[in-house]
Amino acid sequence: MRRSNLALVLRHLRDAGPRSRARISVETGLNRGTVSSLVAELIERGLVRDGDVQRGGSVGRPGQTVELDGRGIGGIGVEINVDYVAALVLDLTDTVVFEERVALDVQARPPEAVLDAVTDLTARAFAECAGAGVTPAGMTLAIPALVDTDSGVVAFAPNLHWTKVAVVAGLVARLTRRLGGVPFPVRVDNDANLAALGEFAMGGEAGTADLVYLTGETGVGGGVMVDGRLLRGAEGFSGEIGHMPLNPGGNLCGCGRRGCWETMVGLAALLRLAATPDDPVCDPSLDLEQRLAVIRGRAQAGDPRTLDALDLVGTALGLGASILINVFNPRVLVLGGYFASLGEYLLEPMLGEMRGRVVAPDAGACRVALSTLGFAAASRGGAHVALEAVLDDPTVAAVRHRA
Amino acid sequence: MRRSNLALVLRHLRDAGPRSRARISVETGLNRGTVSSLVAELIERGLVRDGDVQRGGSVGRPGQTVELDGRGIGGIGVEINVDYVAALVLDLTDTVVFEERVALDVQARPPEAVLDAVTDLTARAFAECAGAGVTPAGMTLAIPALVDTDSGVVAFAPNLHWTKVAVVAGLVARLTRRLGGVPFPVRVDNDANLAALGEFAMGGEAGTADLVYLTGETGVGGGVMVDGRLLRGAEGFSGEIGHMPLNPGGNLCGCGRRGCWETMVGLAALLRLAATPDDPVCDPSLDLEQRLAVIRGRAQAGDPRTLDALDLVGTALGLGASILINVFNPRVLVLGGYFASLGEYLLEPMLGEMRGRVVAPDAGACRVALSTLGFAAASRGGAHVALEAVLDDPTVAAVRHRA
DNA sequence: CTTAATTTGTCCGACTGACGGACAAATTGT
DNA sequence: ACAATTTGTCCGTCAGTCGGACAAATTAAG
Repeated sequence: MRRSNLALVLRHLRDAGPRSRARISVETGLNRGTVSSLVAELIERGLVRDGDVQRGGSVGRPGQTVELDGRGIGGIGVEINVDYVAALVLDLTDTVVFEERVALDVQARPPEAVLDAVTDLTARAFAECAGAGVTPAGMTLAIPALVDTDSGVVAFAPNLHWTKVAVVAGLVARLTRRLGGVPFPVRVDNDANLAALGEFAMGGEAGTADLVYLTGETGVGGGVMVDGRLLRGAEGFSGEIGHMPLNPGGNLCGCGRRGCWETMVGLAALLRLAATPDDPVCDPSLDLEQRLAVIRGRAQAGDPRTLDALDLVGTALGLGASILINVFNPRVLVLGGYFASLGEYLLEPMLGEMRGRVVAPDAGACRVALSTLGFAAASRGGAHVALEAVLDDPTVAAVRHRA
Repeated sequence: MRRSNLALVLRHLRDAGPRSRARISVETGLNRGTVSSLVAELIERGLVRDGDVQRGGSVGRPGQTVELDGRGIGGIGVEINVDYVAALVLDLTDTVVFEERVALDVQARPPEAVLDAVTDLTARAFAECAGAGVTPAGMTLAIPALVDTDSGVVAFAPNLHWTKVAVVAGLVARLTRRLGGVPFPVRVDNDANLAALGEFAMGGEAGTADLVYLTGETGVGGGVMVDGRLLRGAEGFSGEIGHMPLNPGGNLCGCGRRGCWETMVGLAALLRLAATPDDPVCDPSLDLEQRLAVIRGRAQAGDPRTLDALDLVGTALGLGASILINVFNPRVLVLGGYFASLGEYLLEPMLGEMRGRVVAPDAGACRVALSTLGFAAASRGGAHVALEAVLDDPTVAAVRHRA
């Protein structure tokens, strides 16, 4: 009971911002004395600290502000994607403590070599934490794959060419050799799932309990928040929306089938429609964000082929989105990956198609938003998830010796 | 805190069956003395009673069995569908206390007349409860519609031709006039949602936390259980799967669009494929279950046109199902409505298509099951939901005077 | 048949933790 | 300067669970 009240106060402080004990008392319904006692324990555990004194508010004794102490605890998010690995550390206030991205051709290397690179990266994140006085409370790997989160195994990652790779065990073993131990839990999850959690926790649509996140890169992935909780499915394989069969007899997909949504709205589909194969924007060895900038430039300049391509892709995006909206009835649909970069040209045809396709009036009152977290959404979500353990049970943070 | 422990014990008794206080203690982790105290209060409230003494088990004093007292509390489920209205009462043990179905051409009548008929039916259910000593704790209406559950209004029911009908207010007003008051909450919900809850609570796949229910009648509806909770969506409009655009340029749908899944697997699609328009099985004035029996008979006799039709519909069923499985990764997909009646002929082509379409290996380990609750799934689910209020907070059941 | 062993259900004291009120401290308004 | 107000802490009270003691009811063993 005390545990859940500690969590209640800590969460309230994170969600609602710094405030006095008296205000916490009113807003949580707990007794003022109780709040004092809880806050004292949270301070002992280094999760919270006294802040400024509220001056000049109104009549009466000013309140002593209580705020999250970011230096106490951190969460680590690590992303392994097709052409890079990245690490990011957040403190309790969701402030970035460390961020690094390393270009790496993951497809061309065995998983062991990739895990070695991730180990190097993580060790640097660790060192940074130690320097800043942040104690890591957990770490989450984000991978574009079907993931068994319980065992920490990647079951199948088509775009990485991985099958049955025990990533958690592999990483923990390496970190143990390097650092002598990993004193916190390590998890893996699907990148779109974590990106959805990231958008939900700190994106432009933060706090929207019913949210669908779409990531558009080589593949098309989905992460779904249902009533404020992540949809995982029975085996953790939910959100595989790239292979919805929307165009029978259509183009061949990388998965071997025909007419998958991915063949209509994936990056390859856009490039095929917008450029000839010898066009530099189709060169996969160039940086993706720069290639997208070129396309955006052409669209801005009014290039008809580019605009037609974006119109077609946008319409196809609306077609698939209408299914997701009919099925989930989300409050908002967040576009990530390249969909966000080119969103201004995709939105109009997408919304037109959606309005005609969704059964509920006014497209179920669903908004479409562009991701504000960009390509870091997944690692931010992973770091955030690692912090959740502390917010669920603040007693996992050890009591500190008095100064 | 006491409230949640009361609920814990009551739920455990319902889910795990009758057992002694000592066993409840070890299974819930509560202290033996605490369990005794909680059980005493539940008995006072008429929710639970002492049952048989456990004899001949093993060494030691035999335990005094505690079991749910069905006579205490009941839940009422009412369904309004295209050609009938039905009412059903369940007691705490999910045993049917009352069940009645009345044929009614709902499309041909104004909503007011339908609510009058429902009022008559409900009054009979009420009388039956009074006779059996069952106190109704709640009532739920199941309707094939987009429903605003908060306000109790049907927003849009294409198959009933209803728009913005305040069903809860209308029914409560009528019942108040008839009976002088409605001393319990009345809710509305989508029929597929309630059927999914019914299957989850007491169907052949009861307890499966990740479950998708498909209802095949004139329309195709879906209800989804995610991690043991019903998916509702931001506006309560989730599960509208009948209008997924799977066949661009296909047949015209009742919704005005082309190529909806419903045009491939709805009852009309099967009839069009399996019979000529003048065939009696296409006559909507005949009883649906009898027409389905005729089709089943033809299939059993090996009629090639019927078998081809079932094969085509089964394949299309698998196509749409593969989307739902990719999106939700459920443990089981339950087929209701006519899909259940003709399931033995639909399953094989459906499973073949699914296996080829689902990204996760082995179709995400998703089973396909036929509904065991038949056309009563929705009203059973509604009655069950009405009981949930008591299981969440047993103190809503009044303390009874001692005998 | 008697006795030991075991398990059940209840009673009672102890303990945890929230609540309510009293009180001093710090500020604003008159 | 003084009243009014609000904050944070202290302390007694109270609800409710836990742990252990104990009688009751049964089986197994001698």
